[in-house]
Amino acid sequence: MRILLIEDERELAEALSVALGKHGIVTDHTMHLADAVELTRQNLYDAILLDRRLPDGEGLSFIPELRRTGKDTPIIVLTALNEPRQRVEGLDLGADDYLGKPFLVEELMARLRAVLRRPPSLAELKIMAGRLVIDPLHLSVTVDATPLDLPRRELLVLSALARRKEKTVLRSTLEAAVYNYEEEIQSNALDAHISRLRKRLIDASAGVTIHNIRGVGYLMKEE
Amino acid sequence: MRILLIEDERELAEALSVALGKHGIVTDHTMHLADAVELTRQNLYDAILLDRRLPDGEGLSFIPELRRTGKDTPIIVLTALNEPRQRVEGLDLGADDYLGKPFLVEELMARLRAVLRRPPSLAELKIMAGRLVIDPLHLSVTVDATPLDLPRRELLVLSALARRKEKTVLRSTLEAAVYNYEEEIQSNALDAHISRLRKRLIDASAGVTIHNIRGVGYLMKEE
DNA sequence: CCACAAGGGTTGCGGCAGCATTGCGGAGCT
DNA sequence: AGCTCCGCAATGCTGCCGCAACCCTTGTGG
Repeated sequence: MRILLIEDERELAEALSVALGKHGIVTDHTMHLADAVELTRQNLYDAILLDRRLPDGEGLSFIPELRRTGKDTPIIVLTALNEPRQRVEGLDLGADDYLGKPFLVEELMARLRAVLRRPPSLAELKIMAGRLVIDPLHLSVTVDATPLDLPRRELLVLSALARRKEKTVLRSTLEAAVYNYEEEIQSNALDAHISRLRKRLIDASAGVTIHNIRGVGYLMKEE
Repeated sequence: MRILLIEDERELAEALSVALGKHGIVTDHTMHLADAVELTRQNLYDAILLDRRLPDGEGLSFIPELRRTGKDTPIIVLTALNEPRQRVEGLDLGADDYLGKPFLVEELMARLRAVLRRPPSLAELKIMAGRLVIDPLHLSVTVDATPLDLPRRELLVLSALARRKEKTVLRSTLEAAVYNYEEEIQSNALDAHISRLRKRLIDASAGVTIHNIRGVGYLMKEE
């Protein structure tokens, strides 16, 4: 469980970080909205705790900004601006809860739990081919929902082919998918991967076959 | 939009009903818990507003009762019992929000909107894997109902893996689950945690195993 | 129909990167 | 002070993967 804390009072942030840590929550802390945007780009947080008065502006402005990037991470606003009207403002901008300072850590935890109980349904991108389901972000492959673990390079070949199934993939494209520009290749390593991959796909009866297009590249077909 | 209001002060209920009506919300009202159960059986509400002190008992007891029937209708508790401790109690019983009386209708509306924004989904408070039951927000792990206490970092690793059991979890994802961006790691600390965790899982015969996916990450399997 | 060449397929081997395990010591908590 | 947690580092091991040798397939020209 990992959250982002956007808060400019250093002492409070420190204390919260420690307190949440005792509850098994890892906290990233920043004081600036600009950094916060960057951090959410790099990490997937379970929730965000947001102060309103910040050195570089009104914290609430962060909410639409985040939502615009397609993230529906739960946000709890923590602030001394605790008039009912201000609470309405925060909630209607897209916050999931609004807690006035000062507060008890226990209540914050309870509200966090309440908010996290309703998990955001992130649609994970998957590639399907035959009976295979490939999740390229998590590097996982399943055949009829049972996991199939492949060596990393074979998995890279597989997803490059599956992504463009029924279409030929250039040999050079495959090489680019598997090796970075520093890794030179001096033999038929790619062919070897293809070969081993084919065998595994048959063993697992994955419902796909890999065909060669002479002098061009490879082609994945569904059966 | 249709909600259920469980409230014994007739005047407040009347006023709320009218106020919500102006926002296009249809309100069913009852003063008794027994009726409430029956009403939720017959109707699908978008949300439930719940008072605590009721003629026939403590309103909070209604929450687990409702959840047990498989309904995850959002619940907002409205009550004069507004001490932090009482708020924690309500939220941890499964309420989605907790609003102390007196309140402004506008704030109630904003909180309603906030709660309704999130797609309803069965609250998965616990992660199950093998004979393990993990409550990541309360930091508890049990094997066949007997508690197992783990060091904090091992518990973080465990829940990150269990949350995505049968799927590979990237090494970087695990690192992100256990360390924040300030804590640098210069060694195989993560591997060490995995190793110790494995031993404990075996000792406790937890019914799960942790597998390595070379160059990618780890994978938890149930036996 | 055969010869030949070139691209592709398969497989064993060896090096080494990545992983498992464990003891140690410092740090933090009670 | 005694405890546990946890990062660190040393050690041994595993299995991925590049390599290369050899075989197979396809296509072309005579």
